[in-house]
Amino acid sequence: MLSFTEENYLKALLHITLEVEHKNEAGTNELASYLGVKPATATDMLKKLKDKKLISYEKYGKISLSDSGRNKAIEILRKHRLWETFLYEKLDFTWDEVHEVAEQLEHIQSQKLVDKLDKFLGFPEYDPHGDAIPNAKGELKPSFKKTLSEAEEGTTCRMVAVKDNTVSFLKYVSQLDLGINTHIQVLARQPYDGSMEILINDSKITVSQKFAENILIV
Amino acid sequence: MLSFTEENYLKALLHITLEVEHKNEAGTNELASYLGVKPATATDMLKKLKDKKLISYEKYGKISLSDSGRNKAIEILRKHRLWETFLYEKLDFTWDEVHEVAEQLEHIQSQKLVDKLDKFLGFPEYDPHGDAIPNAKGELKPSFKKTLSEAEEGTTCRMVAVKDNTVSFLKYVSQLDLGINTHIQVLARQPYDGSMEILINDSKITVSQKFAENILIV
DNA sequence: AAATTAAATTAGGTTTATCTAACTTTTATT
DNA sequence: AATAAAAGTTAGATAAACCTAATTTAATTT
Repeated sequence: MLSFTEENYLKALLHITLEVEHKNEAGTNELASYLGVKPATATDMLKKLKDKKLISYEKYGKISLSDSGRNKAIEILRKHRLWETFLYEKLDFTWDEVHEVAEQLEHIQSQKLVDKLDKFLGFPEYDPHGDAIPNAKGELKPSFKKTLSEAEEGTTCRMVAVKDNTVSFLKYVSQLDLGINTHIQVLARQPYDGSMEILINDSKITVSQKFAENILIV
Repeated sequence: MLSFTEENYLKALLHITLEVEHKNEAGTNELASYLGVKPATATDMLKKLKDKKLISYEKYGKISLSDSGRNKAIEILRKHRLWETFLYEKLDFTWDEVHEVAEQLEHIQSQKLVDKLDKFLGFPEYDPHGDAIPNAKGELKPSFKKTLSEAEEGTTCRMVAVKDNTVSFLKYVSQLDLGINTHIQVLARQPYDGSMEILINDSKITVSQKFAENILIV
């Protein structure tokens, strides 16, 4: 059983090593500053994580997650994103409020809880930020986060999140009956200004390029 | 902000002092054994809780919760019972599984989460064990836990929990279409063997005294 | 290549929550 | 009331997670 702190270190390492494609390693200072602790503190913990075979690491060297460390980290990420989805979809939290609470909820230990929550939410693939949720096997879909403005003419996509969190934008979004998981069919794009004609819920509407750039789709 | 451990001490004190009517105080050993720690450990924590004005306590004397300590403890109890209700009603946990997970969930810090969860659950008054859930103001309804066998003839009550958790009992309960919040009208009681004629969901059925003794009502 | 800067580690200290062992106070029993 | 038993406290240790200050190693620059 890992402590909250150990879990947070693993999660931080997953985040850092995933941030830059094919980087796959982190430095002590980088990790420490990400977690808001001093490098000396991180060094201590790194020794411990190495002893537990959760990372591979040599003195003065780079850090990378071992297979078991990565699996653990992905489990935590899965919980985090499932809870964010729960808070957003079931409890009406706003996009910006979910993260802080999910930071706490992700540490609850109960396999049954995770699985049942997943089922309760309908096995969602993306969280309210448009990030992929690892499934029960720990498979993490590469999160092809595209904006609606990048969608091809004639294709159908699904809205997974918004980029802009301003009140005026969100009001506009809900006015159009757009929400997470709404299917959007791209009918045409105007070459002049990039505005798009789209079909949602059987009604045809036109949105500006600026608007389309703030809708994340899959 | 209290630590998990401090919260657990307060919760334990609430539990002990509430267990016996009008007792309202606890001893060090009693508290320690309830929490599974050594008396010496409890003594240390009691000093700390006293400094924080959460309990009133003198060396070698009895312990009781201060007003602010009791409020804190009731908040935690509220969270515990709301989460148990959530796990039971929304995630299909069984009666016996909810406690352990709720022990963890009760420590999540977010007023908004508690309030929204409460609303999501429809402001429940009783948890799956039939215990009263403190409301947002911290008001804890005296939990008149009665069994169906104690209900007066001619009255209508509401099922809040079961006492027996065996599979055979639970199967029987669900077979009869009985569940939490089911309304039960007591039609008649047979003086000979205590069996009861009751009305649930517009159908008249007869249950044994043994059965009625294991259904908790309000 | 030497010198400087940046990155990382070590040593020693703090706080929280726990322990054991020894001691003190209170309560109960004879 | 004296003594034994029970209840509670103190002192000193430990482990986890953090810190600062000093030191060492690695990387960069001239």
